[in-house]
Amino acid sequence: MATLSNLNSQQREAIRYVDGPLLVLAGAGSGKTSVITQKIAYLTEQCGMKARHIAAVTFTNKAAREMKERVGQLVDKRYTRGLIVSTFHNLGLTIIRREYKLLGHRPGFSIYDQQDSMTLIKDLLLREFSDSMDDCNLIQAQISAWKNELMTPGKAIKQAITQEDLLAATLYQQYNAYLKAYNAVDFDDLIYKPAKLFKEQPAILQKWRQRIQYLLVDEYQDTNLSQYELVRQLVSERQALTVVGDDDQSIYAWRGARPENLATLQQDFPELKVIKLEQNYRSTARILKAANTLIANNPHLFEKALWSDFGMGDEIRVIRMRNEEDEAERIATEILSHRLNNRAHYKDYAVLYRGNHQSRLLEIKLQSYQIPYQLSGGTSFFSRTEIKDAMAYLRLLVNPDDDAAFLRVVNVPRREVGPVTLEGLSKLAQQHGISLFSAIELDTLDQHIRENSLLNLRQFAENILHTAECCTEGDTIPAIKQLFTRVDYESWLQQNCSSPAQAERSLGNIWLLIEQLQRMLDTETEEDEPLTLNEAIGKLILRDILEKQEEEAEEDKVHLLTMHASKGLEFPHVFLMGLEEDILPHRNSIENNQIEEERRLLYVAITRARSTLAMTYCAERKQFGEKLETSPSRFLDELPEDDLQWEGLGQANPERNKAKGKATLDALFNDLSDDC
DNA sequence: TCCTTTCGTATTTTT
DNA sequence: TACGAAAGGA
Repeated sequence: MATLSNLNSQQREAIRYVDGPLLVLAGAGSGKTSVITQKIAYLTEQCGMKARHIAAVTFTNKAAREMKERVGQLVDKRYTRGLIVSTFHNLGLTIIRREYKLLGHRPGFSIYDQQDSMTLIKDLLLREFSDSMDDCNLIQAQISAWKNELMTPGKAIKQAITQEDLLAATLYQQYNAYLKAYNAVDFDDLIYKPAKLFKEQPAILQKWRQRIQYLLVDEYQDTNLSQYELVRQLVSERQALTVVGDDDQSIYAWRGARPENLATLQQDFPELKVIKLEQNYRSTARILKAANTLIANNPHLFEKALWSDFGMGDEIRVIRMRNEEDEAERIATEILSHRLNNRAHYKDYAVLYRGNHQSRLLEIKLQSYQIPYQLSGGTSFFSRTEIKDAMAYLRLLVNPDDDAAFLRVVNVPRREVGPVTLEGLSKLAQQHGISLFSAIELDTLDQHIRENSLLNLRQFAENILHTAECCTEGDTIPAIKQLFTRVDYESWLQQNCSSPAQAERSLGNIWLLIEQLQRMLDTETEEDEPLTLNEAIGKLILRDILEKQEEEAEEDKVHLLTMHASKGLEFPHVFLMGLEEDILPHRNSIENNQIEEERRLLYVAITRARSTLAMTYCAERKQFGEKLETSPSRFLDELPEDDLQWEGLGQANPERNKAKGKATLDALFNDLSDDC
């Protein structure tokens, strides 16, 4: 039996409390993953619960992977059979897979990512409404928000007030209709559809309640309404539920997350037991004090104060630089000298920023000092064009009706199929109510499009169908390889890449993808059934599995990442850059009154640091090619003055530097503007 | 049909 | 500055 002895009393209590719904308020670095994993162990070993009746749900594949790993270390493999540890989306997908018929889907349905959805929305906007595409972003966000709120298109149309609402709502309806025609679901549907299904078909819900008898939810503050609904339905009267969350780390409200779900929980489950984990095992007391002081400016549902045993530690440095160039330079040299003085490793350092573009200058400076770095969160493997193309081909194999996939690769490599041809094809498809791919087979097609294009289209369709046939016969991987050879994707890459080396890399990526696919098809699922091609593709689209290989580069490199991407991670030495108004409270957030979320973002960033923390800001900054004066972030004034050490530019006057408070800051500024 | 130029615009992004 | 989307020429 796994021992609970290395845990504190709150953690132990959280693990042992199984008699009712439980909310664990877990501050940053308080060992929440331990609580979840040990609780799974406890449930199987001490409560005699079968693992196949336990489900732990997270938001990221990474978190799910980590959790699986740690459970594997705690519990003998014989007892983890059937245990569900997955993301919300993966769980939703599992449910849809089992119940696809009830949802009106055919096997082999596709999953549309945001890009696919956007393409479809733009297309509809143009075709059905001949409207400008200026606000396609807004419409997509609105549709996503509606799905997250479990709002049907019908309701959305009824509730529309302005003309824009009505347009978005009508488009929502069309969009769903097209998804259905394409035999596709989008990311939001992965939650929306199961939640709706459970609501409408109690018998199905009952079946799933049989399966999932104890539910654990991680990062609960990030759940949106549909996710919460799914959770609520699954646990219902049994109330066998543990959720772990921290309202102060809610930084995804702009994506529909509802931190108030924490409070709702208390209303929906009056029996709810609340346990707080306040001991932090990560940071120095000073860092925690800064974080606590900052976040005290936000209203709170549950009061909570992090503390640690680690002693005060170094002062928190606030460094003022003249401009963004100096800022990047300073961070680079700081890392260099600090590493030498402390015999630290590059990988012990992380630089966090608000927006991705902020990394650019820093990269240049790091390069010039030959400091190795690792940029996370940039263009991921799956957003590479060659991978998107390859995925589109794969999707077509399983689901030829997937128009988004079709449109992506029908002219890649070039087949002389341009807008005119597609227009003709699409008209015909619409008349017959069939997909673009099926429309290729129509006899009347030759009246609408050029002969040459038609031949190419038929060739293309033939290729896909032939490969698909080979796949079902079992020769999946060779058939796929052959497909890529036959369409001569390699030449296309060579033509379109800036350098031969780039083409080589791209091609390598495709082989990587195929290798991964092979590996997935070779492994069997927990149910002892081999993974089908479309299941494997589904996993790939949900970004599962492959990203692990990218991360495996455990090299000695400085970490560069956005504050959002830093959640859940920790580093001995942390730099936060660009602590300026309009950047850290971001301008749009200021305008939209979302200061509290920005404050939480800084809270998350601060609590990443184990032992040292430094923040930088600039007096002026070039933005969009123009020099702009900037002012320091209001959040700097909210940090405990006694724990900060101000540096940079004001050093000419150390006396004043030593003085505390906002007045000093202003004075510092006046000095500066005089100097300039 | 496809390649070039020009113009306009500018967070964060777990899946 | 820097990227992606519209427009214009071959």
